[in-house]
Amino acid sequence: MPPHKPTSFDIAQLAGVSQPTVSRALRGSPSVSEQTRKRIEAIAQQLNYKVDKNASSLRTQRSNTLALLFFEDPTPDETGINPFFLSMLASITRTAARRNHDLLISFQQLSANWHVDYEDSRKADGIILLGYGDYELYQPKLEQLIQQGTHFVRWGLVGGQDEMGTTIGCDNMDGGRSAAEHLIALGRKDIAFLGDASDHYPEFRDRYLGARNAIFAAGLNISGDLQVDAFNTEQSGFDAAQQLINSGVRFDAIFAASDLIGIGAIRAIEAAGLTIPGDIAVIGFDDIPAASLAHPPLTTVQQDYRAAGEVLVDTLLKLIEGKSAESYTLPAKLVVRKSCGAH
Amino acid sequence: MPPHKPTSFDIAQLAGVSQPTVSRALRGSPSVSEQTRKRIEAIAQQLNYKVDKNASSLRTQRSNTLALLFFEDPTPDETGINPFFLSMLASITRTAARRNHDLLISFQQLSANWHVDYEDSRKADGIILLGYGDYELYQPKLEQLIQQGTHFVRWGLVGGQDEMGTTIGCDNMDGGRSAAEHLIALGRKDIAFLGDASDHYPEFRDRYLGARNAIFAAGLNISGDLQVDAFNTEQSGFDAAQQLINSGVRFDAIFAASDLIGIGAIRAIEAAGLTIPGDIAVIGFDDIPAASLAHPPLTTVQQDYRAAGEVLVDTLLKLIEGKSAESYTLPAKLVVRKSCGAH
DNA sequence: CATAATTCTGAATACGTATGTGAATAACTG
DNA sequence: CAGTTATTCACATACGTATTCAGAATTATG
Repeated sequence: MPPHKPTSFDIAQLAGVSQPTVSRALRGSPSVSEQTRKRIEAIAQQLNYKVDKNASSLRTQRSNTLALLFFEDPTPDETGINPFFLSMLASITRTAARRNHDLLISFQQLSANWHVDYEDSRKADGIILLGYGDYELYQPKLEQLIQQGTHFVRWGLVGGQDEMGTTIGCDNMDGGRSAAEHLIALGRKDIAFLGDASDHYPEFRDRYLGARNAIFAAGLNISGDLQVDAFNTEQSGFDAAQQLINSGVRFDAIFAASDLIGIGAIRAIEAAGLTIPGDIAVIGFDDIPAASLAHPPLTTVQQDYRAAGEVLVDTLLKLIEGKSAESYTLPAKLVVRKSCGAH
Repeated sequence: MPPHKPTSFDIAQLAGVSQPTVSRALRGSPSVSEQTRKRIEAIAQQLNYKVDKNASSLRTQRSNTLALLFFEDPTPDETGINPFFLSMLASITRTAARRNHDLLISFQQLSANWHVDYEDSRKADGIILLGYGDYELYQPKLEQLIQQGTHFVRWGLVGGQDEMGTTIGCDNMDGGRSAAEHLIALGRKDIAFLGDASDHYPEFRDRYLGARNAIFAAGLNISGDLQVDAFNTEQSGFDAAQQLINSGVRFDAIFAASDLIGIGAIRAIEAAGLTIPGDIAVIGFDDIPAASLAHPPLTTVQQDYRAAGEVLVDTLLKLIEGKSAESYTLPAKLVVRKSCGAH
């Protein structure tokens, strides 16, 4: 047995065939006889032979690897990975594995040059983009990806003028609508929104618009005072809620653009001596694991990260294979817990 | 400009040099003149040239990639990724990136054949192993890795007969000790332990032993009735706590082998109509993000996942470079919150 | 029994990079 | 100016696999 890592040549020699035959046999080519194949497979097993993926990828120009890029702005601190995306990570990894693909992951600043690397270096066949961030920064990078012909899918807002590239996302507007309608049905009159509502964060904006439409339809207060900017961290949610409370604006419910913001808001509300849901009802968005642990447990709009991961991977694989693939919207589902005061 | 992906030959032609010179120039070899290098770099930039990592790895036999393997037993359900390891993931990814390495990740069943693949296929230069699981299953796979000469580091219990391969871990026994001493100092007399204390889960066992030693030293109750098996899920913690309560054994404190178990225990205690920390103090282990969100916020023994990730990566890189690398123990630190009744 | 059709295998080669070796030029020395 | 050294580059080749093409072995057919 050779001392070095066995190659297809070693197997060929032992089996008394040529290297190409070994390659064909192990890939299940029909043009090698059952008998030789068995023999070759046995020897391969015995030598603990593994195909060298570098050589294989070089030859086939396919790495069978996907790259998953998280990006985070403006707060790339160690703790700050969006828990929702972490949940999705599991689903993406598992789906990729099921499709016989490996997964490279990387955390990036939105402002860095992540958009030029992975597929060009042939380490991955395509890219999955995950992350919130200022769309102003995001857009030009997406444009370059498209122009380069890079295969990619992203999680984001489907439809509308902001859609660039194949996009998978949940129905943010409908989610916002059902959150607001739920609060309205519970008798809340002045519903505040915590989260950036500008075009810089299209998903937050849509959640806001969905809620606003429902509130307007119910003939309730849609004053601009009831919207406070916040980005996707607990601290920002805390600050925004505090600001709202201090502003003296009357409100009896908060719809937070994300669970993190909502959890921060809960802390601020309690710090101000108010009760949840007694004085103020709170609804979040995402259904991150922490939502059910919050006190009180946070009512929220659930994004199905499991389905999301599958759709992202499968869509990307279609693109890589040159098939056409459509953007896709997943439904958003209200999950009622204690923080809204239902029951 | 060629329509295909540019290669070093394209650059060579445009620069009027040979392909090897391009390779040397881009890798910063001293044997290519400053002037030619600049010229080549400019052309490379202009063509948006990227080194083909497959070809490069094939030639150098180094992929500059690490593989991160999570394994999970016995409950590999979608939700069940240990949050502590998820936190570590971020640190590992970032450290790997800082060291110019890519990171492949994969979730595996402990019972599957994960131990034979990654490094052999040359997709990764080494492996990081993360996960709890029955050591009975784990051990033989580790043996095979060692025998194969695979480069790997694992998170686990350092020291003792259970250590196999280069291991990074926190000081479980000392963590258990400080948790118990803290409860003792607060006047608790009957401290229960929730978690498997057998050799199948050496880390839990050490946490138990550390606590037990402290309790014994204080002359308090170390009856076996006060230890209930539980594995690392919230549900298991809930069940174990319920069992303890129903057993009628007197206890005024719980030291949970992990935060997940602790959070489950909190739920069970409240469901039984008891108060925390009034009737029962609770301390966990890990300091996962959910610990501070629990109600009451969970006092716990913190494992420094940030340092852990760095040490894991750096140790693995040393091994890959053929340097010697030692196993390493990180300190465990008590984090006092509300669930233990301090202050 | 000769020829055609079929099945299986081997020789040659390409994928794109990195590096050992040696040749050419330039830069010095005495 | 011959001879030496330093610099800079090109030639040839290896990494391990997958595929094209053609040829050998086998079987079927008239």
